[in-house]
Amino acid sequence: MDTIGFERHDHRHCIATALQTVEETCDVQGLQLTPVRRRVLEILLARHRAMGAYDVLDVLREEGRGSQPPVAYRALDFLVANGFAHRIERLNAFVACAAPGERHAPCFLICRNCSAVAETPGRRASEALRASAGELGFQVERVAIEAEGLCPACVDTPR
Amino acid sequence: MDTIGFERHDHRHCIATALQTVEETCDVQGLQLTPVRRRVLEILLARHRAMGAYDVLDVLREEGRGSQPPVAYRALDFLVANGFAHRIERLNAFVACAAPGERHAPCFLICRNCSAVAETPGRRASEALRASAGELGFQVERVAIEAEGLCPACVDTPR
DNA sequence: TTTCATATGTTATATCATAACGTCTCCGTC
DNA sequence: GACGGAGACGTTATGATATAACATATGAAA
Repeated sequence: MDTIGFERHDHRHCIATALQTVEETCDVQGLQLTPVRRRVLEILLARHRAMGAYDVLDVLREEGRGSQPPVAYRALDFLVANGFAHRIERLNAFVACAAPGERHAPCFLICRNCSAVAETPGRRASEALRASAGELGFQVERVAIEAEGLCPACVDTPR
Repeated sequence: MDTIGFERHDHRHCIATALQTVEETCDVQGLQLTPVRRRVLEILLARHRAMGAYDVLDVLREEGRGSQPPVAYRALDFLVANGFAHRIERLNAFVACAAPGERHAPCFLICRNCSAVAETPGRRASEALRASAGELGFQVERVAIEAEGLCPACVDTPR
């Protein structure tokens, strides 16, 4: 698993791959990747950055697929619950998962200048957290690890 | 620095100590711990759990100290900016810092059953995160590490 | 065919947050 | 003492995010 956040890449390809992985996962696990859910995933993948629920909703609305908040939130909830997308707490926003299908506790790197978001493997940080929690008798179920700062591009040319 | 989240402790004492530390820090750094700011800190300390801005505002309102959201948000912003309180992104809520005065990157353990929040040292997790970020050329400024799960009490008696 | 579970669509409203502007107070300067 | 600036506060208004509740639809199970 690699980050795809701050580097050029074959975007068309990564969308297709992610979508296919999600389709297969849903198939295997008996999850319903309905038209709305699939479309919301496509929207997140296409933008390849964090989007608010209302941004997603705007796109759905233009396409005549329902125009009320619950439509977007429900699709996003489905994607997040099954690991196909992540919620960025710091931004109240959502991104498509960079590595759907793999169990992982991602970290997010959020650029405060350009708002780019990169997903990076959080194994070490998440294990450290689990260890601390374990000492206190706390049973960890979900972890959110988010860093705010400057991405490589904005470090070089701030503002 | 120790967590104070899930254990019995001398609450009266911890409030007084924290308040005194904050007063001294403000004094040294030339920060204005105004009546509203001080009162908001006291409110957070007294509850000793995560509170929404509007919960804080309700208390201020009862006391006739201003009844509009910006009053609470501004005081909370001051406390967070100076490390006297923390914002829990997952909950859109605030807690008094368990170790004001010390530079630290805390982790929060949030019980999904009883909503208790414990602050625990996040040094290892935060260092792991910085290391991952550094490899990507990302310059970390702030870190939020939050775990959701069951606290010791709720593990034993869920629901 | 009925029943049930699941998903969708819609209305209404709850919750969280901030922009903008006027006022007050303190402090330093003239 | 008058003036001017900085910072905090109070208020109005509004923006942004999120969900409760209920009606409708659809497909699978009994």
